[in-house]
Amino acid sequence: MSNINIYTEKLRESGLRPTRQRLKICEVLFSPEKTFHFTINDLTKIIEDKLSEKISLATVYNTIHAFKKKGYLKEISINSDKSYFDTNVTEHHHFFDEDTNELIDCSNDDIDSVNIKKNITGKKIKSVEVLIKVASDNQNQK
Amino acid sequence: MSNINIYTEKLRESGLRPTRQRLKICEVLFSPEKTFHFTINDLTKIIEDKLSEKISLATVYNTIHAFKKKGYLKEISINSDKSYFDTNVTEHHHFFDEDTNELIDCSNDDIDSVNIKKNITGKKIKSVEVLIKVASDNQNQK
DNA sequence: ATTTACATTAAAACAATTCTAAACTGTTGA
DNA sequence: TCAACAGTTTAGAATTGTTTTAATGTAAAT
Repeated sequence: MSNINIYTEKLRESGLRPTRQRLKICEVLFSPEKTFHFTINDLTKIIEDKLSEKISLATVYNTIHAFKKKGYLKEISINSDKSYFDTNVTEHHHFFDEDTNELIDCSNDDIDSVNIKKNITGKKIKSVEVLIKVASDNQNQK
Repeated sequence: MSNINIYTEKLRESGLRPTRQRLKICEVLFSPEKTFHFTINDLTKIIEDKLSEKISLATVYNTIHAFKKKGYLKEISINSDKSYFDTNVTEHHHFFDEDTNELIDCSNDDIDSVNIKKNITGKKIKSVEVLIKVASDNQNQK
């Protein structure tokens, strides 16, 4: 599987050595066709279940943070007890389903691009995130 | 001070009895001219410092959550270790300064209104939040 | 092969938030 | 007015996500 080389390169680019544990993380994150959202807990479970490999939490956190810093992952701004990450690093926005606590990608068909007219003096815009919270019609406002 | 009556009403509307502790919280939240952003920790500090009154954390949390549920406060979607609240409950967006960890209101002059073209079937849009992360020019991407 | 700097790990530390259970207090209705 | 009830306050314990620690292990350069 030549993906290994790609993963090794991604890790090196992120300033990390390609260890067995980190290659497993890469496999879970970057081999699926479709991008997806996950929490650290999700990711750890997937690795343990699908790959029957145990990886310590500290390793998962440090690898994910390095990937985020490098731009191979995005963290979604959502106020929750957990952190949510996205393997889709292209510019896009999200729906957040309050009934299921699920993030759903928002395509260009769903929303017009956001136009920022003025910025804070002396600052550079790092990101623009739109979060659309939705819930069932017959649901109390959270 | 007839504000007491307003606060009492707000509390009743939120399904809470108007106790001494809760009226103090109301005073801090709703008496200032200008709206502001705060964390639970900020709020607790303000109460202890300015009003020399000690209020237990549990009381602060339960009151803030009731106000949020009732719509007297908004929680800002920002992924941080703490939760941020806003006493400005009108529709508006935010800049988040990554250098100082500060939220700044975004006025209508700063951003065009966001137009959502499609929604998730069977769901109702509860809120639309735009978060613009900014940092100094000469800063590493977080 | 040896060395060295970086990694992994389990467990401890930490911080925000929620829960608990006992003491307390608005409120209601006699 | 006052007893009784239901909701409230409180300190501290519990919980949860995340970070740190320090000992052991390993990739890679020499």
